Amino acid sequence: MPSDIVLIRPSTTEAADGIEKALSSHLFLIVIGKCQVEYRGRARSKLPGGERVLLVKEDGSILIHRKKDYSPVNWQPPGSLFYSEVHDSLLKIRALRRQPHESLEIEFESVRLVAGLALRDEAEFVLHADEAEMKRAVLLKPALIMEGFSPSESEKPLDSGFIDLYGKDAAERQVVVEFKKDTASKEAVLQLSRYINELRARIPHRTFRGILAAPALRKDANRLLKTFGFEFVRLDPRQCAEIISQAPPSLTLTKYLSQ
Amino acid sequence: MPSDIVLIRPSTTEAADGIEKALSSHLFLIVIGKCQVEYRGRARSKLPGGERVLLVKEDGSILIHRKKDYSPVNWQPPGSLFYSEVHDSLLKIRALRRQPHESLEIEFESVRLVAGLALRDEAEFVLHADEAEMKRAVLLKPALIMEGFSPSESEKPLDSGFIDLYGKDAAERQVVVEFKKDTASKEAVLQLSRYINELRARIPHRTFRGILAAPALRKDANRLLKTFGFEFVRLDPRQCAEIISQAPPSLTLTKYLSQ
DNA sequence: ATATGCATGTCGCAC
DNA sequence: GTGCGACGTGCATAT
Repeated sequence: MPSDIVLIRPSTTEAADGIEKALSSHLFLIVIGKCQVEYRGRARSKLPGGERVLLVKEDGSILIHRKKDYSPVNWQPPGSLFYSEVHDSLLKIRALRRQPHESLEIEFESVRLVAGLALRDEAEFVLHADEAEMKRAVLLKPALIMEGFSPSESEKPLDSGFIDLYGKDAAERQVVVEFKKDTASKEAVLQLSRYINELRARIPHRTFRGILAAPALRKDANRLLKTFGFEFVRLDPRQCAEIISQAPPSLTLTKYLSQ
Repeated sequence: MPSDIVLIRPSTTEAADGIEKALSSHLFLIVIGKCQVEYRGRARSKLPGGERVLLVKEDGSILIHRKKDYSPVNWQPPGSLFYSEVHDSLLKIRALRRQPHESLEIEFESVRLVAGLALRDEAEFVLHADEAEMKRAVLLKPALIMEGFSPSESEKPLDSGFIDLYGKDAAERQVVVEFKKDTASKEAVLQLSRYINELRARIPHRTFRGILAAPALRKDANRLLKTFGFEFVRLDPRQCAEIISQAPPSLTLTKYLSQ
């Protein structure tokens, strides 16, 4: 790979040269060295000197990782603009972002490694079993909620939020379904109660059933659910995934509902 | 640094050796190469072959970054356990986590770079102007909320959540303050209304004032605020930061309130 | 562009 | 450990 850059223990001037090349060629850039970091924008932060790992990507995202923790100590989302300069053997990298206006300044005093690589990666990432998949499974097989359930509207807008799935039961009662892909907590029940409250206020003579559909229910959620008189339906993510896998994957939610 | 490991274009067997050493010495490990990734746990994901950057940290966190995007495509939080093996010149790395039980499997077919480094970094990260700082500023100067405001309790527990700051106004009316460090949205007003509702239900004969303290208010939040009869107080983050900077930094919130 | 809610969110703090 | 809310949250989606 002729464009590859790997510099071991370069001077800051040599490092700056490699970094410039990597940035202008839109390579994946890694810089490891002793630096201090300052952020100004939505908040402000200061990180005094220490050895860290800097990642810069071609889409203008930048991450600074310390020796611990999952999350970067400082960062800038994609779309940032980079500037670098050497001054008194200090290597300074700035990442600027508009909207919101914020800046990240990294100052290296010594560099242990610079790597600039063109990553070849065209693969498609696939994630299963999120909230959207649960809803899709229910639309394919409404009996997952209850026998005779008939969905009519997805993401129905109310003042207090959006109903995940709206429909009727076999007795023509209105049904409000709230999905949670993980163990449902009190918050989910409160969300459901907000929707039902608003609906009951708007249409006083109808009966509304509140359904919380999730793989499990936390104890506090169960108590609150009974207080409000709502119902819990256990939905197994794996079962949902299986139902999805047997259906054509290209159908959108809107299409399901307008069938 | 005798423990440093840098391998350029190693065979998978050589790479595995370096990776083993890095993992057992708890170094910061970087592996760049062509790999496929599979995750099973709270959800499931599959990423077919392509070149990526793998980071493994001494605290048991692991990140896989692609050439774009701020967030890692796959990861595991701190506390994961690592296993590696070579089989048919395929280098496999597994990261396991209990509670919740989830696993990440990375299979390298070729490696462009392995780096294992001990990062020296003892610096303390400081973040200014978050919600906690706003509260601290108000405790130092309660008039920021209103003339004669007297805070009495921080994070006061209710069934429906925790009140950011609780106190009295000059006329001995109860005051509930909700802080937002950014432009406040509808959610903030609904949160405030939950608290006030519960308080009014519990203590029917008292008057409660709901205050939303934030740098700005979104249009929908303003409407809802008027509906509920709550009040908005503009709090400038920079002003808060200034007030903080003039006070001894070591005082905790509890100390402020018990003074 | 703004608004809204999800996320394998993560993280810290209180119980 | 569980519960709960903040986060420089980031992110997709719908309007």
